[in-house]
Amino acid sequence: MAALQPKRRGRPPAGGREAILEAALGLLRERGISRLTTREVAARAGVSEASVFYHYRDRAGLLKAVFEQGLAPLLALNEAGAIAGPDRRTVLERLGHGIERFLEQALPAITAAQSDAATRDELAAYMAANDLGAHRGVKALSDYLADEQAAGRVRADIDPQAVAATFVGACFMRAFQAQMHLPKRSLPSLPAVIDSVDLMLAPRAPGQVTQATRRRSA
Amino acid sequence: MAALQPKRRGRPPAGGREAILEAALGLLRERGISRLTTREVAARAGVSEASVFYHYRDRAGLLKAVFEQGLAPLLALNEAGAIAGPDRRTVLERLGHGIERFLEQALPAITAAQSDAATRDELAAYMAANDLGAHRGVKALSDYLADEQAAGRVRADIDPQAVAATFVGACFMRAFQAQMHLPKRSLPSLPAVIDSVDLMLAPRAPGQVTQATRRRSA
DNA sequence: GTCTATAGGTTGATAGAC
DNA sequence: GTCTATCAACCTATAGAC
Repeated sequence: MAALQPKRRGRPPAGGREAILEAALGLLRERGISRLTTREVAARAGVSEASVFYHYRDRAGLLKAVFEQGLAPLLALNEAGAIAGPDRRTVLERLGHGIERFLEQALPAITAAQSDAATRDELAAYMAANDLGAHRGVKALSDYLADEQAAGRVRADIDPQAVAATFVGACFMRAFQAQMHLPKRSLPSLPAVIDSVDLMLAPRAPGQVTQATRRRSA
Repeated sequence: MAALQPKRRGRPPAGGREAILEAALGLLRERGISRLTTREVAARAGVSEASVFYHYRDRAGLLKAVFEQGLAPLLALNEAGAIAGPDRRTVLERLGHGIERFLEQALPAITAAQSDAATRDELAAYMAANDLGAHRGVKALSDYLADEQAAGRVRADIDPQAVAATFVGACFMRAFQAQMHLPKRSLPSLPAVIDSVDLMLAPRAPGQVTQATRRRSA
């Protein structure tokens, strides 16, 4: 990332490049990709149309930049590593809100890429190369649950990966429903989903937690 | 649906209208909506471009027909009513496969509508008017689980709607991942999800199922 | 209902001056 | 780096004959 370089040489950028990218992302979210023309982007960014091509070569280059910008939050989540929290419910709350907030940003870009076969395949290749996708959220929660399971704080007979997929899937579905402007109230609220998953993860015999604690590894 | 009328009067249609719609749907799924031009539709359907406008007035009319065609399977599921099966696992299998198969057909149309704000709002209004959406699958499973719960075959302390949302959400996420050409193997398999949900729905005391059976209502 | 021909408008992209 | 001016391609839609 160029943002990490403390000092720059030479003439500072005029900000045209960033303005174009921001205008494109805003246009994409508000009007959809079919209205994302180089003309409207230039007008919204306050620059000429030729500047768009100067900075991004062609429309495909601009779109690629827009998609990577939209998926940037997931890359950042990449370095964050394992999720943590004082208790299981807090972990679920943080992860659930985090997923829905991220998808609110990323889904417009992801669905937009589906509008063209070439664009879709390009995005798929990019995501595969950077190991991006829904499995990331699943793995984060799955790893946490496996640890908790080893510590005896989660039912021993459940499959952490499968349970994680159901939780992440519910968040995913809620975010998608919201993005296509369908009433979110037709689906269970996030707290309700959290309560449900949290309840089902509880060890079967609540009074005998210490019995399983011996399996703690670290 | 006109398909239910047993007999027709007058001259039988030449099939041009259906050929155009089928070509448009195929083009949408293979190349995306941005390549769904009246030219290519006409060429693929083997008709002239003017025929497209004769049958569907304008491009928006064609798109509307394509979307309704893509969502038709869900309308059919509408009349099917409650889901059923010999046991809980079979019900989960049928519903899970049904959802993923349906989304395989419908998701291209749904995501395509997101490419334009006007089209997106139009589809959202159509779905709201016909009570379509992910909540349909959730409600179907939720109702089934509530019945099973009343019969004592499902844990009494779980929220049927929330559990249903996690299961449908997992199927939704898997179908979406597949549609955007990302490796499905990065997510848990459908049988694994089914096993997980099925296990967590089991009454807490396996040997004392009869204890809860007294709550059977019908 | 289907065709050919064409109008009218929008878009991505380039050339060349500043 | 940014601009104006321009082009070639494409797309939607209509007119009118068959």
